[in-house]
Amino acid sequence: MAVQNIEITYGIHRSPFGWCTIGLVKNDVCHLSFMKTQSSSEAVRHIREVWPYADLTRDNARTETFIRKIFSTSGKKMAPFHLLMKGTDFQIKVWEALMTIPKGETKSYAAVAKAIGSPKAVRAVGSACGANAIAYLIPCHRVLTSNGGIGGYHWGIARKKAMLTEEKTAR
DNA sequence: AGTTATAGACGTG
DNA sequence: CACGTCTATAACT
Repeated sequence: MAVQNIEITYGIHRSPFGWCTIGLVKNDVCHLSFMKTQSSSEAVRHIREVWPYADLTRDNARTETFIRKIFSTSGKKMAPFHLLMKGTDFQIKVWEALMTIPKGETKSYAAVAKAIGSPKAVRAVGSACGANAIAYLIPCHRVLTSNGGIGGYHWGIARKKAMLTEEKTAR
């Protein structure tokens, strides 16, 4: 119960990769997922998967600022967003490791595993990535299999490729 | 050489 | 206990 009334402001926007839902807690991004359509119900459901007891408020005007900064590939590098991550210690470590990957670059799951001190926990790394609630900001799409294969992607292989292509060509 | 099969390794629900 | 964005190795074509 009453865990606590986390207030989440969310909004739905168009992104280069389809409709996306963004969730904010004060000024921190706590959620970012992609959808096929502009469905607020689906957006809310995504957020609730991670923040069941949150108090959700729709405010596109506010979230738009963030969206613009996030997808502003025009020149300046992505700003170091302050993210509110909910997860286990292991997951946090993985996510932090992922965020050190430069734009346009890719890394293998093995490399990430090694970076966090568990060279053999590649599968676990994969799980952690799949469990992240903040797509894109946590560059899980920049992680490929060792031989350069795409591997898989929670939100679809196609979207993953699109992101990589986008980042590579935009540089 | 490229492709599929198998087994091993690790954290989470 | 099964599963997840894996990887290395062996067996085949």
